[in-house]
Parts: sequence; structure tokens; C-alpha cells
Amino acid sequence: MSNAPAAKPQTAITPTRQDEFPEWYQQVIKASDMAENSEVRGCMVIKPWGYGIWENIQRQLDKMFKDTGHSNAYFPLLIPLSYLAKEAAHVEGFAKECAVVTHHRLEAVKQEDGSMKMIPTGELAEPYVIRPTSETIIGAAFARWVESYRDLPLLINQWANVMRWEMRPRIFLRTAEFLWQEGHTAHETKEEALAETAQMLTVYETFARDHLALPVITGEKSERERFPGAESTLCIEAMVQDRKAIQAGTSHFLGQNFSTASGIQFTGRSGAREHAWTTSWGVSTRLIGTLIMAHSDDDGLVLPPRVATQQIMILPVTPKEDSKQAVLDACDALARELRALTYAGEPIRAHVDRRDLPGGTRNWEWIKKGVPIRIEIGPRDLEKGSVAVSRRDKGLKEKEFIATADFVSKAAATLEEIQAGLLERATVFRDANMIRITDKAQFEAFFTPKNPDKPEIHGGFAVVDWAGSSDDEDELQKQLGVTIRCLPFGDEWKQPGTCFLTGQPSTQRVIFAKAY
RNA sequence: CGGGGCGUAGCUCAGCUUGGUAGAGCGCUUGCUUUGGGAGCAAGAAGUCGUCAGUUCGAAUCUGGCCGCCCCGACCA
Repeated sequence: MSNAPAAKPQTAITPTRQDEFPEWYQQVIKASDMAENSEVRGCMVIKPWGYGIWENIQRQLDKMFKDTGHSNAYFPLLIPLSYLAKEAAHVEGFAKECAVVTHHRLEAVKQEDGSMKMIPTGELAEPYVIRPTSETIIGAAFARWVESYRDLPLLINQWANVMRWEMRPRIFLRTAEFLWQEGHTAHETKEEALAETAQMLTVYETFARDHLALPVITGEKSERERFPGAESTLCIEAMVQDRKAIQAGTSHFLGQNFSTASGIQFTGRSGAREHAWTTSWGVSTRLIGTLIMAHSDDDGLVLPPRVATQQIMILPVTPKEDSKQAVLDACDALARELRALTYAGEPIRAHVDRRDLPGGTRNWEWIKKGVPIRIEIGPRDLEKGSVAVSRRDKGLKEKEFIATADFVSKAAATLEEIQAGLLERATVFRDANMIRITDKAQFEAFFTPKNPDKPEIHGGFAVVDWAGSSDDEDELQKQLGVTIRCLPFGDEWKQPGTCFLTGQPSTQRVIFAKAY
């Protein structure tokens, strides 16, 4: 007998979240088969299980955009170099991360060793930038399209890929190429544009909460975190399980900066030429990274049902050859029945995994892939007319035997229960790690890792009274690696107080945190 | 772009110090046995050892150039 401490329970993912969060994140992606790094530096291959989540996000968000009056369009991947220079702050913000296309032809040249080498020729008179975002090229289009106040508002969205040459990529969180949507709108008045900016933030907040099960804080970015070229940047900010913040979506009020730069002018009601007021807003595949870090556990991915690629996975248990066909038929019949039902306004996504694999292996695969409900059907279930139901949000060993008809009738409700449970759990976690802090010493202690070997384990969201400057914020980032995540909306955040850093009277509470 | 590390089978890596013709585990394929919880046994496929050059009778191993990747900084949805 040894006196060694009891072995940790075995988990499907190593290391655990507690041991090494960043590595855990990578392993979850690998184990769930969502995506992989590609041979192109900084770019990812999104595999079907991951892309399915993106398709669900796209479809559901797109409906919300349409419901608020927006239309989709598509603009070029390549942006004339000169366009980017039109707005001063915008150039500065993106100049350092642009991929530039300088040639339009390749010439095959035979090498001495017989191999071919492709040499770019046909240099372009004006190089193109691969869009890091499309304000400038969409601005140029808007300038053509808008003539009269009667053309406004112009409410456009684009689903696209963009490229920002990142130094340190991380799958889904920060890749050189990523998928997103970018909304671009032009309005007659400042008030309308501001209302649009606020409205789209609410759309994002609703989507994050109801579809991704992410409780987010809505607010405004501080000056130093603002989008290059924006008058104000609104955001939804989420907390993930290492208690860091992640910006999950942004909505920008661009004032007349881009309409001036791009010449988006119209004849107003009084007959005068006026510059339009514009907005832009976006969410990206980063949402998937946020989902992973917010909900998953040491056994792999945990998916909110609404965006899960598959919601119900049916696993035939076929120990005997003579009952095999009957079991498979029953599984197919159940899948058909489930797909005819709806959950959250869409057909239930149910699939039968017919692969001939050992039961345990196959079961673990779906645990790691985070499918919300697993159903097992074997010969004994057939006799009893029941199914064995396992839920990803419950213990792995928990299995409930339910009459098939009862399961079917409750399927949508069960999915909603899982969805609500994930939101509840994430909200409790977030609230438990969002702490009111009133002095500098407390603030430093909150953000100083207790274990220097694991600097990722630190405080969370610090709620402080703030009257500091951008320089003060810079200083705190240097010292502790924290930034103002946002100046949250809501009366409870607009309390008078005393700035925790400067001691000056303050009118606003802000959230400081380490961020992705 | 600074500082560190690493390129050997699909993956994780051993072998390199002391040069002698390629290894393990996992995964994959096939067969048998299994199957209500991540299976067992057996057989098999799979690598111009990142690349180019040099030293040598002989290089994964020694030397140099180049390329790529990872980690830590600066930047970032």
C-alpha cells in the first residue's frame, strides 16, 4: 500500500482547466474535432463539427439582422491601398496588420535541379490590401448609393472573411484570417445612428444570452480600447472560466468620420448637402472560442443546444446480430420523429451514429464533442419501449431510462432546460468573480496571481469607481496587465464615488480585467 | 521585430553527446474474440530523419547557411 495521495479522477482532457487553461483550450478543440491549425501560419481549418456551430450562429443572427431591417450584400476582398489612408485614426489602427497584394501573375521558372519555381510578376500599379475590415470600401459604395435623405437609412450587413496579420494566433480567438459579419449603416441624423449602434448592441446581447448562454456585460469602451476611427465603441464583454474578459461583439458609432472620408453625402430635407452618420458592428468566429472557454469542462466541449451542430445523438447498442437491424430501425425512426419537432423555432438536429465502434469509445467521442443529449437504444430498451438518456450538463455516469414517447414529447423542453442551465451556471460564475474594489492595494492583490507559476489564475472582473485618465489606464496595464473592459450601462453603474486610483470624485463605475 | 526552444511515421516523442543504413507508444488497416461504458489478442501498412551545402569510406547523428514551427515580450475581434 502506498501513502500517495489519491489519484485525480481521470478526465478526457489533459491538462485540466485548473492545471493549464490555455493548453486545456487547445486540447478541447482537438478532442472535439472542431478545427485545426493549417499549413498557412495563423490560419485555421474549421472542421465540420466547428463549422456547424458557425452555421447555426450565422443563421440565427442573420434572422435577427433581417428582423431589424437589414439586408445582406457582398463587397470585395481587396481594398485599394489608398482607401485605407482616407481616415487617419483608421489607418493607424490597422496599418501594422495588413496583408498586401502587389502582383497579379505568376511565372513558372525551371530550376537547375529540374523543379519549378513560381515567381510573381505583373506588379500592380496600386497594390491592394486584403480587407482587415470594410469601412473604407463600403464607404465608397455608400457614397455612390446615397444621394438624398430618402435613400437613408441604408442598412447593410456582410458575411465575410477578413485578414489581420496577427503575431500570435490562437485558434478561434485570434487568427490571421477569420470569419465574421460586419454591419454597415448610414443615417440621416446623429440620433438615428446612435440608436442603431445601441440597437445592434442589444441584438448581440440578446443573441449571446439566449443562444450562446453567455451572460454579457454591455457598455462602452474607454478611449484607448475604441475602434480606430470610431466616435464611440459599444461592446458586449463576457467572462470565461479562467476569469479573463473577452470582447464578444462590438458596435461602433462612427459619427461623420467615415462619411467625410468617403464622401457619403446627401441632400437633406432643407436642400442642403449633408454628411451621413454611419455605424458599423460585428461579431466573429471568436464567439466559438468564447463558447468553448465559457462552458466546456475537463471532459471536453459543452455546447449550448441552440447552436450545437447536433443536439441529440442517437447511439445504437447492438450486442447481438439478430437484434441489430431492429435496433438500427428504431434509432432511425426516433431520429425522424425528433427531426419533425422544433426547438427554439428550428427543427431539432438529431443524428444516428451508426459507426461500428466499441460502445464506450463512441460514447466518449460524443462527450468530448459536447453534444447536449445522448440517447442509447439497445435490445432491452426495444423490449421495454424506452431509451437511455444522458445529458452533457449532468454527470457522465448519469443515465435515465425514459419511455420513448415521453422522451420525444419532452425533447424540446429538455434542450431548453440544458440551455437555461448553462446560462445559469455561467451567470453564477461570472457574478461570483465580479468583485467591488475600492482601493489600490486590494486591486493589486486581486490581480496578482497567488501562484506565480500559474499566472493565468487570477482575480476576475474588478468593479471600481473610476476618474482616471488614459495614461492611468496605460500604467495599470503595464503594472498588472489589466485594462478597462468597459464602462457598463445601467443606473447601478453610474453611482457617484471616489476613484480607487486617483482619489478624485467619480461618476462612473468601470470593469477592469485581464483580457483576451 | 527582440529573447528562448524545437524540426525523426498521421500524433506525441526516443535515438544524436561517442557517425555504421530507422525505433516506441498512441492512431490507422485486416482477422478473430468482444460489446449497456474510453476493449483483448494476432498480423500489417506507414518516415528521401525540415532543407541546402560541407566534413567523411559512411551523416538522423558533426559543421555552416536557409526555411518553418512553438513559447515569452510588443500588437490585437
